[in-house]
Amino acid sequence: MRHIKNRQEYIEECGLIMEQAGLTRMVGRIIGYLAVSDKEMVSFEEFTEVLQASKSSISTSVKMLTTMNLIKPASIPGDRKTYYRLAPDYCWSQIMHLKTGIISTMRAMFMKGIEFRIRKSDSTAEWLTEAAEFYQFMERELPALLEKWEQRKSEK
Amino acid sequence: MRHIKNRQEYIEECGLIMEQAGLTRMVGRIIGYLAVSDKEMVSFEEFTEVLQASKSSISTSVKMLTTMNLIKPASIPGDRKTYYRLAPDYCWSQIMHLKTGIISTMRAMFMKGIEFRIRKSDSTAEWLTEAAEFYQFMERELPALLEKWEQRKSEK
DNA sequence: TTTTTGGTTCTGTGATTACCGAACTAAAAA
DNA sequence: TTTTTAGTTCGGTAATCACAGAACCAAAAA
Repeated sequence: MRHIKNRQEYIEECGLIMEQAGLTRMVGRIIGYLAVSDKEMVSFEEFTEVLQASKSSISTSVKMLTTMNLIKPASIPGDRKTYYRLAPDYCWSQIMHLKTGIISTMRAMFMKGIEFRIRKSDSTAEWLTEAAEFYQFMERELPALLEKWEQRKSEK
Repeated sequence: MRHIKNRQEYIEECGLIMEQAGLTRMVGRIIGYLAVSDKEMVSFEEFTEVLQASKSSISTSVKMLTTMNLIKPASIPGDRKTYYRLAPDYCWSQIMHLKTGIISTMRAMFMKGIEFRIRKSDSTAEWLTEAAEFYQFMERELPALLEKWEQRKSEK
């Protein structure tokens, strides 16, 4: 990560990083602002002001983040606004479980490829077999790794 | 993966899957055709014909795949054409090593967030700390896992 | 009731990008 | 030499998508 001078720059950097990670820039900015704002919860309105973004953009972004369970809506008695905070019970393992989806798809894809081949023991078939085995390995080991993380966390 | 009737469908499915995985449809089709063609190597020309694609598209796609080391160019004496085959020495671990990049970026991002905060022990700070720890855990454990794979492979 | 507030949804736009076709290049063949 | 072959690169196009702005909606306030 490049050098960062202030909060403003940090927030933009979060946008770029999250965009690179497959989400959107605005989603990254929201996380970034939640991270550095020194408030435990931030209102919808405040997001529009401080991020200089439209209500529509904030609306879709917070919905996206809420669906992912990365943030949680909150409210205050006598206050009509909706606030959001980083989900206190966020399960970091689940971010990896999502990846598991594409991993098993890839395994299935490579295995299926062999079925269509007539020659089932040439170098291509071997390549496909090894590919499938690799993804199978990951499919088995990743959940175990996440369990290890959860356990370590609960021990503290 | 949905049901697939024939090679043609398989190739298209590969396109869609690889697209979903962040590559391009054409790149996926090339891998798919290499998988089911029953030839160990396929010429540039054959790709254009069987995938019904332009030379330019094939050119950029095979370059992409060659750069990723997923396929390797090959040639035949007395033949001016370029052939491609699935890279026989492809290192499956490297596909995961790429992911490691974004993981350490995320860890850095969350750690940096704490620096900008005045309150360093509220729930947000705790959240950031746990996020950073999770990515740190992954940063450490993933290489170990890949090593385990490499070792298992060499034992066979 | 009407008005205001807080947020959602719809439509349009700029930016990106995968792909095509055409122009081009290098090298082998004639 | 000219011609053909094999592939690359350039310019344009269609599709996708994040975001803005405006219209809209529900509920609280007046």
